[in-house]
Amino acid sequence: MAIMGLLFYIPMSGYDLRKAFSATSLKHFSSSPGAIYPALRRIEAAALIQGKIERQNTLRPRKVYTLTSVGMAAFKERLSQSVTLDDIMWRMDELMLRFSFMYELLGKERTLKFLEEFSSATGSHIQALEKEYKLMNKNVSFGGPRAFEHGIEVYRSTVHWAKKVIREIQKKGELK
Amino acid sequence: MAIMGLLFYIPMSGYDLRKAFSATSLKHFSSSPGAIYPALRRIEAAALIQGKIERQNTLRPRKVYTLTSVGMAAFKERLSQSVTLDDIMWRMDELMLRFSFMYELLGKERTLKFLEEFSSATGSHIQALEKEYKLMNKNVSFGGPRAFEHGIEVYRSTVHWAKKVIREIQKKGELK
DNA sequence: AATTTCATGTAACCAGTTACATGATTCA
DNA sequence: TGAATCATGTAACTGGTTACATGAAATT
Repeated sequence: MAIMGLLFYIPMSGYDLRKAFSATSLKHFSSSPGAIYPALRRIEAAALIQGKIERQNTLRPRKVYTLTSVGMAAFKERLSQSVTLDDIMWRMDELMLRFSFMYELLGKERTLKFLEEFSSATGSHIQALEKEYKLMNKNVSFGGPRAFEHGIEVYRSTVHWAKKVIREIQKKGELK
Repeated sequence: MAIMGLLFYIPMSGYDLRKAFSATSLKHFSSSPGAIYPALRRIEAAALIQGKIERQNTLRPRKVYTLTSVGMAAFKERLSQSVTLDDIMWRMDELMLRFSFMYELLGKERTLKFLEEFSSATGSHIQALEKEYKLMNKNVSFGGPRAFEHGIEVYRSTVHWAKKVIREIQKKGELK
């Protein structure tokens, strides 16, 4: 997802991607060669991206990858999928990645829809956690329940963020 | 870490651990047999835990693992380590896990020290992120900077949580 | 009698990590 | 001229995932 997102903006080589992953805010994605290069070949094999060798004459080849139309369609398709509880619990990073590219690729309405889905799914997950918290045996350890509270707090701040961004996008519309 | 933490409280079998991981708030740790059983054997090989077969007479063996004294020492040692930037960036789950068991195992003072280290390390990471945020090109995409803000917000709520727990522990002392 | 739960495990597969290899080009 | 950077890649190792295997005991 991260690779395809970057290639949507600018065609890049594996080396460029590694730099992008290690230098920018995407640094929590792996930039190791053993991750990037095999991934590029996998995605290319699936016809989602295509590499073209630049300056093969200069004896220092550079393989620049571009999103194919199939890749673009698959990427948009993934961006369009609705937010599940599993996404919230296990793939928050990917949700944020999807959101990062969404406004430009799917437009205002679908980004709003995503954020509303996201915030309500997170909200109901919080409710489930609060319920579990009440049933929790709080005598066993001091730290356990406190760590649990941390998880809930983080989700709350996530909902807060989502609602703020929703308002921001709605304001954008008014100005137009 | 999670396995050893649970075994610190109660000796358990692999099956019990799987149930604990899938049923309780530790469910974001893997409970798959292909993760638990090999891990138990690795940890046992390192002499950190020891398994004893219960009721081998009843034809349904049950291997119950207990923390060894070496394992307990190693666990405490890990809990005692100071909080690094890498822990904050890459191992937040483990930090929370460490915190969960800390009060009972290391006591009040060292838990406070941990939380203060944790909150100041997180605070300076936030400052670094804010600096990066300012330098960020915000014209490329709408979502990118917003997702970045989300990351910062989550860290802020984490610091907020830590400070709250610090006050709570300090109050605990006053009551005694 | 059939289903669920207890209980432990293996095997094929997937994918990431670190370290290494290679060699050209650019910079100090 | 030597170091850093550009640029792509492989190999050994690690460890998790899913699916499967086995079979007893408890429940319905």
